[in-house]
Amino acid sequence: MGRWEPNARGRLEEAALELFAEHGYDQTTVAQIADRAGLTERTFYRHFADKREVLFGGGTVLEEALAAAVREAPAEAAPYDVVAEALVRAASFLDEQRRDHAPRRQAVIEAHAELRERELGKMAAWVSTLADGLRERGVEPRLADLIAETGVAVFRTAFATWVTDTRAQDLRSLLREAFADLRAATAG
Amino acid sequence: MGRWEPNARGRLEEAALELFAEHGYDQTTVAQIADRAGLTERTFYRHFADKREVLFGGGTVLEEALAAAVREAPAEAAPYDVVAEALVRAASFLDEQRRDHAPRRQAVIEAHAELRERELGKMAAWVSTLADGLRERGVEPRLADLIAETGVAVFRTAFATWVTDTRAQDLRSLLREAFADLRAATAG
DNA sequence: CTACGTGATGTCAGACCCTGTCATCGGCGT
DNA sequence: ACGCCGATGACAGGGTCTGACATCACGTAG
Repeated sequence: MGRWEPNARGRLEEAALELFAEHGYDQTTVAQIADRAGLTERTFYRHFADKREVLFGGGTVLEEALAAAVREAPAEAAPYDVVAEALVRAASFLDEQRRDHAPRRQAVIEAHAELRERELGKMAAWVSTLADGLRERGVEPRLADLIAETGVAVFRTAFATWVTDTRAQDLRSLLREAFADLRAATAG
Repeated sequence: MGRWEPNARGRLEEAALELFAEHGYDQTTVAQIADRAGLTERTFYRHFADKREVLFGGGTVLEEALAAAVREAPAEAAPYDVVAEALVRAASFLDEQRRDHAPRRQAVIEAHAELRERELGKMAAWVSTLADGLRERGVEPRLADLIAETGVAVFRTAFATWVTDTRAQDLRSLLREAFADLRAATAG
């Protein structure tokens, strides 16, 4: 055991989520979050770049999973399928690891424009990751961007349903359906 | 003529763009912007909700154009084509009205994550507008979201090329090509 | 066993963002 | 002339975020 209580970062995340849910994002100050976690405001900023970021800590896991999925896809797979499959893998991860946590978190995010914007920024980073992966597979740069953007757009709609409808199917299935729907809509 | 110099809002926008380009977004304070425009910081906040918003003033024009385009589309048109055509119309507007202004503005935006996030937020508003329009045409809600998200994703890639490559074609053509490319990629 | 380095935290000061409130001033209608 | 109205100025203050320095327990070298 160290000098301090362990898992300061985790305590801050939990305290923040509770306070945001109780009093709202705007009405919660960083000092209050730090207080509830038994720390000071300054220490909060040593763990998170800004107040919003406390809700987006685990983002890198998904991003690395996407990069790996693109890298490991069979060489002969079409770019669109590579992206779709990578996102389906990410969806499976969320199904298994975040089924309970996600709706609670998402309710806070959707209630505030600032947080929605940050969420969009995180997904834009996925686009870059996916597009980079495609380019390394020899896909033409323009097309890589186009397919990555589209894939994440599809993911967003499936994700929206998943976190809104608690009784909805698993994200993996929703995502596969959405990809199929898009194929049908564009073919029309 | 009134008591004050006319077009305070326009002067603030111009001053901000200049200062952001010269010294960077972070290094520019709202007080400096107001100063250059011959106003005070408090007045800046009467014209813009926050510091970022000074770069996104003309956003409603496009949003209304999108809504109108969806409303006026022929009843028998497929949802995907309705969205594509609405975005092409918005692209034409940018080609004609913003060809010179856009790259200068975009250079500032791309240099700062905060501003990129705000831009994503604006485009997310387009998604809502388009999806609302489709729903009013009787498109199933889920599908409306999916198509609106995808359409704006395609727009983003064409827009990125347009503002980056000054020698690129007009946005309207780039967008049409991107929609065709996506159709080809998903058909594969 | 003592001394020193290390890493996470605390303390403090300060710049900047943004808001609420009240005062000011010129134009406009009566 | 009078008073209303709308844009602006002036001022105070809370919240966000950063830089600089101090503190304290633990590990390790000597």
